[in-house]
Amino acid sequence: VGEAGAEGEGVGEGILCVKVMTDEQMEVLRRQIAVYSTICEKLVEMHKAITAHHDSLAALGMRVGGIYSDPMMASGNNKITGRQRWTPTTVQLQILEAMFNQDNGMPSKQKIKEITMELSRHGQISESNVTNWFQNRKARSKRKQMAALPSNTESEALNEKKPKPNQSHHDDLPISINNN
Amino acid sequence: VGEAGAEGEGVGEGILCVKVMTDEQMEVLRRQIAVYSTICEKLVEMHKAITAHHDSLAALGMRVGGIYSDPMMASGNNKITGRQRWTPTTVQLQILEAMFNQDNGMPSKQKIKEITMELSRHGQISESNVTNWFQNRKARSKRKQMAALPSNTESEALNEKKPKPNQSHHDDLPISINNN
DNA sequence: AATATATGAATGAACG
DNA sequence: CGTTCATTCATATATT
Repeated sequence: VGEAGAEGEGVGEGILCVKVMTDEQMEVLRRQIAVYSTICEKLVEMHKAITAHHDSLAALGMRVGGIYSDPMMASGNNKITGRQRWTPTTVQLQILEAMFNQDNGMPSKQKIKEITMELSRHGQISESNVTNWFQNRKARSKRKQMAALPSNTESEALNEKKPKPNQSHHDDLPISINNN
Repeated sequence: VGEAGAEGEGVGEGILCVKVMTDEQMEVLRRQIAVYSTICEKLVEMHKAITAHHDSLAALGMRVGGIYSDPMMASGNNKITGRQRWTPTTVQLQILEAMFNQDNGMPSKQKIKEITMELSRHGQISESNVTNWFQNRKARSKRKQMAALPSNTESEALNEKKPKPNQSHHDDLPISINNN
């Protein structure tokens, strides 16, 4: 059970390492790569479409040959960018569902800790996973009910939507480059 | 261009963590980001140049709309379901994030006014939006830290002062995109 | 494969 | 301020 020190051959086993990244940092990197991937994909598509009609590209003196043959572009995308999102195991789901039925309210902070502790025996899980689950479960259960009875039964207490200050924005181009 | 912010916030710090990457993996990520960065830069330039000289692009409008057209672009009157809540633009977020890093405390009332004024040049915004943003930002960065170090009391370096407010998620990436 | 749906997570705003 | 709610985003899974 020793933490094998040398990473010799094992492909991704319990490797002991010095340089580390927090999950947060990993997430930043992942997102960055994913964003580039998406942008590139679209731009390439765009470029293909354009060049299909106009070959004036030459005027720009830009030779993009090689882009399409880029190892990374070709193979679709390495799955380094694949995000792993928590997926409750069957057992965990059963327990969570059971607890939700007991008390539809959000468990207290302390309760969350306990639940997490319990569920961790049945698979990887974190407190935020539990918190999110309960929140989503509650919100969706409520929404379902609303959809089921769109009618009324009750007077007008059903005042549409709170007249929230309508503030839309988006003056930015979908793509931006920051010059940090 | 190369790093394109890849080094973000002290990626290689001696943080205690479970998930680790080998130097080799880090290098792969760095290279991937660098490649995407370069490709994107070229493609964007190219595209701008092309569209500047040929407006016939319109023909492809629908095809490439994905990137340059905002989902709920102007003409909001048609969209009864238009977004109700404020969504910071990329620029606004960058500014807010920068200010938050300067001083993790809640800005004074006066400060809020100034910030709002400044940000309004980059998109619709109100003082309450700014206030809410700072409150949420602070609360969440705090919660995140708690989660990061569930057990503790030992960490000597654990000053209540958040040492590294790096919760940055999406939009602080060098390039961001509106994907829908 | 392309599309539809389910659901974990992110986040602006509101509440106490 | 700390929590909670409502809405939206993104991805995993299901369906055609």
